[in-house]
This record gives sequence, C-alpha cells and structure tokens, in this order.
Amino acid sequence: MMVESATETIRTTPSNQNGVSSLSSQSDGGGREGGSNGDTNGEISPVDLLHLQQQQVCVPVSMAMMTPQMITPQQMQQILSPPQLQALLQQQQALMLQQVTHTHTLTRAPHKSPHTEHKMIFQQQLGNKQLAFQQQLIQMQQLQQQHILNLQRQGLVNLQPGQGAVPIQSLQQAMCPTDLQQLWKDVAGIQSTEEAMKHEGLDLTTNSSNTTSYSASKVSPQIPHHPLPNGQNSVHTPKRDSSNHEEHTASHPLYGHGECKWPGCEALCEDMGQFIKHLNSEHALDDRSTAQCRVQMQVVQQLEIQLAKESERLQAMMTHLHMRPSEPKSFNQPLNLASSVSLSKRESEGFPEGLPHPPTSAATPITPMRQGPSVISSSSLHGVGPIRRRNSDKFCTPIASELAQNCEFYKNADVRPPFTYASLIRHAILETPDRQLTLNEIYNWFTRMFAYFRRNTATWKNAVRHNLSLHKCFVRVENVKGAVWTVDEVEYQKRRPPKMTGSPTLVKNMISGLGFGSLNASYQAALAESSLGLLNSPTLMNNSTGASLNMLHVGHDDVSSTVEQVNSNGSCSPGLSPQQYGHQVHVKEEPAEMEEDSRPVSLMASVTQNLSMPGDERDMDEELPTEELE
DNA sequence: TCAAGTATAAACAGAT
DNA sequence: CATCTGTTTATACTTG
Repeated sequence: MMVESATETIRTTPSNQNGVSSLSSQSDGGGREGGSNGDTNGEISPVDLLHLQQQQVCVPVSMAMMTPQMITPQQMQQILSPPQLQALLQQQQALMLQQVTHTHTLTRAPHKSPHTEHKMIFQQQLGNKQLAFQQQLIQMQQLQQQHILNLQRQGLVNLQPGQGAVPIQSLQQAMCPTDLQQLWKDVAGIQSTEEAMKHEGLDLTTNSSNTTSYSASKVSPQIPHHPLPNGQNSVHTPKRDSSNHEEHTASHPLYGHGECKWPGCEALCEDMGQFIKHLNSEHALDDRSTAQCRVQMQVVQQLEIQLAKESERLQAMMTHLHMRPSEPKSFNQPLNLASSVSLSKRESEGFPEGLPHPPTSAATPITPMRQGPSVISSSSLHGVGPIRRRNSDKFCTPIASELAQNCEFYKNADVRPPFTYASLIRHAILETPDRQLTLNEIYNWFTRMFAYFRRNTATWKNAVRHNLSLHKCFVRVENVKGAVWTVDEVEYQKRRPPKMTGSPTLVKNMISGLGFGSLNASYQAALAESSLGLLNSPTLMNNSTGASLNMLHVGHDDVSSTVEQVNSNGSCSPGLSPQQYGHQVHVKEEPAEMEEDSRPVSLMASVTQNLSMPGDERDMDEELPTEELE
C-alpha cells in the first residue's frame, strides 16, 4: 500500500545509497527509478531536432550558433517560467496555424491551375528551400563541431559518447508537461486542417520537407519507416537512439513508469511488449503523430531561441557587472568546482555552443532567472531547482508571490515546487483565514496546489508530518474538531539566519539550483531556498531591468502582502490571477514571447484533466481532495 | 571538519 | 485491526 513511494520520481541515487535502506532498497527497486532517471520522455536527439526544426520553420541564422545538443530539458524548464511556457504554447499554435495557412495560401493561389502543375511549382519552391536549409544546416553543424572542439580543448566540455540524447530525456517535464500535453493534444485539431489540405494534393509537411528523416517519415512513403517496435524512428525522429538507449538498458524513451510517454498519451502499458503494441497502433506514422512531432520540434526551437536571447542578455549583464565573460575562468572555475559532478555533464550537454558568453555553468544558470521576458519567476527553475532562498523568505514571500503567479502551473504540472516543506506548510496555514489547518487540510492543500504532490503520497506526507513535528515554528493546537496546526511566525523567522547575498556561494547555489538532474531535487530545493533570495522576486524577475534591481526589491514583497495575493481558500486569487499579476509587473521587452502570457493559463487549465490523469491516477484516486479540480 | 538546515525513510505510539 | 496522526531517530546532502 505504501508502496506507492516506489514511484517516487524525485529521488535520485544518493538517498538510495545511504544506510537506511534495508527497506528502502526494496522499494527503490524497479519501478521507482523510472522517475528521475528512467523518465526519458521523448528522447529526440537534439541534432535531429535541429534538423527537423530547420525544416519546419525558417530558423534564424543566429540559430546556427546554438547547439541544441547542449540544451538540457532542465535548462529549458528553467529558462522558461510557467507563463512563458504557456505563451510559448500559444506561439506554437499560432505558428502551426500560420504554417497551415501559409501552405494553404500557396496551394490556393495557383488553385486554378491544374493540380499537377501546381504541384510542380510548389515543389520547385520547396526545392529551393531545401537547398537553403541544407546549406544552413551544414554550416551549423560545422560551427557546432568547431565549437565543441574548442570547448573540449578548454576542458569546458566533457562530451561523453551517448550523452547527446540524454539532455532531452525529460523534456516533457522540463517544459511543463501541461503545456506540452495541451499543445500536443491541440495538434490533433490542427492536424485535421492539414489533412484537409493534403487531400487537396498537398502535404503540409512537404512544405518543409527535405532530407531529414522526419519529413521523410511523414512525407515520403518511399522511406521505409520500418515498423519499429518502438516506432520512434519512424515517427518521432531519426534519432540515433543507439547511445542513449543502451544506457538506459532496454527501456524505451517513450516508455516509463508503465506508461506511454508519448506526448499527451500516457496510456498504461504493463510491459514493453504491450507498450510496443500500443506504440505501433496508437502512434503509428500518421498525420496526428506527425503533427505532434512537429509541435514538439517547434517547442524545442522556441526554447532554443529563447536560450540564445537570454544568453546574450547574460553576457551583457556580466559585462556590465565586470564579470568579464571573455575570461571564463574568472568565475568559471570556482563554479565548476562547486558542483563539478553534476555540472560536468550538464555543461557538456546543456550549454549552447557558440554563445558569446563563457560556457560556464554559472552562465547558464543565471540566465534563466533574469530572464525577463516575463514571467520568469523563480518558478521557472523549479523542477529540480532550488533557486529559492529561505532567508529571502524572511523578507519577501517567494512562495506567495510565486504561487500567486504560477499557481496554475503548479496545479497542473507534475513539477516539484522549489520550496521546502516547511515553507509550503507555513504558506498553506497562513493562507487560511484563521491561520490554522488540520493535518489533513494541509495534505489537501498540497495536493490541490501541486500536481507533484498528487503522487508519492506516503513520502511527502511523511515529510509533512515530520516537518510539523520537527519545526518549532509549527504549533499544534487542540481544537474543537481536533488538532490544528498553526505557525509561530517568530519561530519561523528565527530559524532562518539572515545572510548572504551575492556571495560566491550564492552563485553556486544558483548553479546547483539549476540542478540539471544530477542532484537530488529536494536537496537542491532546500539548499537553494536557503541561499537565493535575491533572484527570486518574481515581480522583479519579470522585469528585465537587471539583477541589481532585483536585489533591491527583494525586501519589498513581504509576507503579508504577498500572502494576500493568494486566495485564502488555497486557490489562485480570483482578483489577481497569476497572469494578471504577471501583467502588472512584466515589462514586456520581448513581446514576441511574452505578450500573451495571459492566455496560456486558460489553455493550461483546460489541460489539467488530461494531464495528471493516467499516470497519477493510482495515487490520486486515493487522496485527491474533492475540490481538486476547481 | 563541523554545524545547520533540509529531505527521506522508518519505527513507534496513541487515537480514531 | 487498519488507518491516521504525531513523534522521534537515522542517514544523506550541501553550504557556511
């Protein structure tokens, strides 16, 4: 019964190694690992993605300077805040529609001419496009290789064979599952349009077709998309599944936790065989799969673009702050030291090559935070990342503002909130009118507010109880209806020693906060919470005016004020919805990406049901509060 | 190296 | 008896 803990996704190896494990080892066994490690969703080789993207959209030349190979999902997640992701989704959709329309127009224009003739014209156009794309592609690859070599020479990158695909492994989670899911699902609708067009003799995909297998799989029947058991080659991408796959044993990147990881699917499959069957039947090479794949590519592309922008900004900032990006070592070294283990990998995978700034781990991490476009609150880093300060808690309530802002996100996305249990509990309690909650109510708050806490219940509930008992700041009070828990604010404040801002360790925290998967997420959360306050003021985060400003503002946002931003019932404040809140603070400097951050929320909300269902069902059904879906 | 703070796991006891 | 609630202990990790 408590075995659900076996599905814990967050835990990573460290905790399994400890001595405790007489029992835990058993539960750690098979299933569990799938969570963090085996959760290799949608592992598309970045290179492939790149190729595909090139076909899909006219990628700016600047893109050639980026190395998708080096972008880890975590980075993506960190790069984009929930609202951003939402906006991104909107964009994706718009893009798709545009594409469709565009193609449609192309098709229509010569509509009067004979079908065949029209086709030829179109194909000519395509031919030219293909050429251009291919050239660009080659260029890009050359640049990439060059840069990789450079990095390797500098010892900045430690490329390991087979790592190429790893970074993408949890793209779904990294990107906010909700968004992606919705996106993918929406694709189905869009796809119908495509289909309609195809019937006119035009295959949408040909629009961008060229030599890559993606288009091939979809467009060119001549290419034998062998019914791979996994189907990935034919549908997802022409990935070089070799390396990564082997690393993950016989597992399939689209299979984990006994369920299909195909975007928007989550069908339960008892074993690989069943999964393969499912894959072949449900995700065969058809319009829908293709469209979904395409969306995925665009998502990735957007992220890459975003990363490029942010990197640039980072460089400017560092330059401004005299961090001399031109001298990577200056602040590179210590950082690498700080989290060498986890970083070595992430650097090699996650750092966009060719970027102007130093390929340091520090660079990457910082970027997302100030990322201003918008709503990038610290939340953007959640997932694995800590980026939270406990001390800052003291001055501002990151949780409150963060939740106020990204409430929907946390509700829908199975992402671990970057807060400590203590701060979450406290927040839950303070949120209520009478500032007290029963244990069960606290549980409910957790499950209501965070999709993440809809599973692994035994684990986190135990943690909650543990925290309640352990921390003096939580006071148990006998009530009419039993015992309730309250917060002793004084105690709470006591336990967080004021400290550092801008210290070197801070930077380290930021790095580890990026937690590209190597570190235990929870530890990171805890640690980060303890260190980074300044970077976390959501209101400021959005404001891309600069880091220094952020620091100044941190103290602004105090508990009471922020707590009020969240409705006392635990749901997002109706009066000041996350997106509205976001709008207030955002300085839209990058309209392209942010302007619509208000809409996505609804989009996300609509997805809610789809999302957490299959996978979480087993856990949710048992404790999901009735008010779960509001 | 140690202390502090946090997470996770688990044993245990009392209440329901 | 099972489950929930609450306490306590142990271990691990990271940072200062």
